[in-house]
Amino acid sequence: MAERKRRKPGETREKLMEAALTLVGKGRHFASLGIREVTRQAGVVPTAFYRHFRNMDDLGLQLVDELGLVLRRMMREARQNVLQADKLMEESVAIFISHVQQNRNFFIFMAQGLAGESRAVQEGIRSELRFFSSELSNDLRRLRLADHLSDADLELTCDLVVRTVAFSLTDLIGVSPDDEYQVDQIKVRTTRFLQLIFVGAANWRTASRPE
Amino acid sequence: MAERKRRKPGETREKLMEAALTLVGKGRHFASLGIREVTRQAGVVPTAFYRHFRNMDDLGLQLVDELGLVLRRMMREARQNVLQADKLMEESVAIFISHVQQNRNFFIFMAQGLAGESRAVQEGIRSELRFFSSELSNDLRRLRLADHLSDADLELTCDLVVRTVAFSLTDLIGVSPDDEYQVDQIKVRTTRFLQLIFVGAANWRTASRPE
DNA sequence: CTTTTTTGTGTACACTTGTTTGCCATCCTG
DNA sequence: CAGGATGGCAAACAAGTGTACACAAAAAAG
Repeated sequence: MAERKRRKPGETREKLMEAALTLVGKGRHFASLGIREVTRQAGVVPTAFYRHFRNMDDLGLQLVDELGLVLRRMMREARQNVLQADKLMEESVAIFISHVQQNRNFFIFMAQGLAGESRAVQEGIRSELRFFSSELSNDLRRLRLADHLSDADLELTCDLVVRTVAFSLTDLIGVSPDDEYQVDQIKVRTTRFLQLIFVGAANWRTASRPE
Repeated sequence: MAERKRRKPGETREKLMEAALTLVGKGRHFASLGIREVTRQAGVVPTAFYRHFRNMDDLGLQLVDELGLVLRRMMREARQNVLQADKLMEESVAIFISHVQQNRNFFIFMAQGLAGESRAVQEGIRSELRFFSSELSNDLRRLRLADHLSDADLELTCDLVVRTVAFSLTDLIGVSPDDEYQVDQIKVRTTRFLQLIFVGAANWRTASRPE
């Protein structure tokens, strides 16, 4: 009665995923969310959940997949906009921060998932990070910005870069997204971290390299 | 009736904290734990919980306090055992890993808390990390290992070091603690990260430093 | 020893949870 | 337009949840 299904296929599914992200954005941890809670937030009856997901872990896995798309979009934008090498890090970090602001809940979910409850989600996110790191390696090679580094050392450097940026998520989720000053502080600090790392990479084989 | 209280004061309190950590160690996320679940694991009646904690967040905060003690013990051991500078990083990382193995559940809790549900716990852990970073700064100054760095740059470097080590927790909780090979891989990789950072720090002001 | 404070227990209640089952509206395909 | 597949709804249930209350053993205080 009342009004029934006007929904086109897949709409409820998206509503459920979005509801989970919304709750995460409100400060809840994904691991503490329940099926009923999510369906309630989505404005849907509990049983509708099972039409799309087997359980909350399943929903989490599908969120990781979508997260992959978000990351890829970000990567594409970075590749287009960072052309000259001198402002590379500053601009990359700016793009990262901007995407985090735009998809805040997604990135909070990602930060949570790294030490989350579901082993599968954990591994999924780690896998995304590995992918990201390897793409970064390729780009730096292609731009001939790391010619003096071996493949292994370049990969090490990129891994550290990705970790550092990822860790800055825990800073970002600690401040209000509207607090421009704080966000900017995090931006310049992260940029400095990356500069420090690249100075290390530039002097790597010559200065150190134990054996 | 059966047998009643043979407990000396504060024992149940410890049992509850330990129970929470045990569950965390079993793969659960702290945010998803309930009062009843924790008391059940502790072998105590649910209402006993309220004799010691107001709610789960309160328990989390008190866990952060104990975590502080664990970290301080680790710091002390590092200060005693790392005497000559050349193996500084290798030994420090080894000590870190060893303490993580010894207090695994505590460190998993820490990794979870960084993006956890309770804002207070989050801030508590971040505060511990800041403290750790500043102590590291002091030590490096005292050992005269960073004479060419300004206070701000030294602080930046130490912060990055602490973050890198902290992030390696997410690697460690992903592998079995008995898998010596994998643990060793993480150890050498983390050590390389730190070496890379310190090479960067050593060449910092001379090589880079934008304006 | 007595009194008070602390700490653990048992029972109880109202509420939420995950999941099942049966029903119907809509969409897709032929 | 027929008919099956898809996706949403309502009602129901057992199990689990947080929390309150009153009572009792032990420890601390006098």
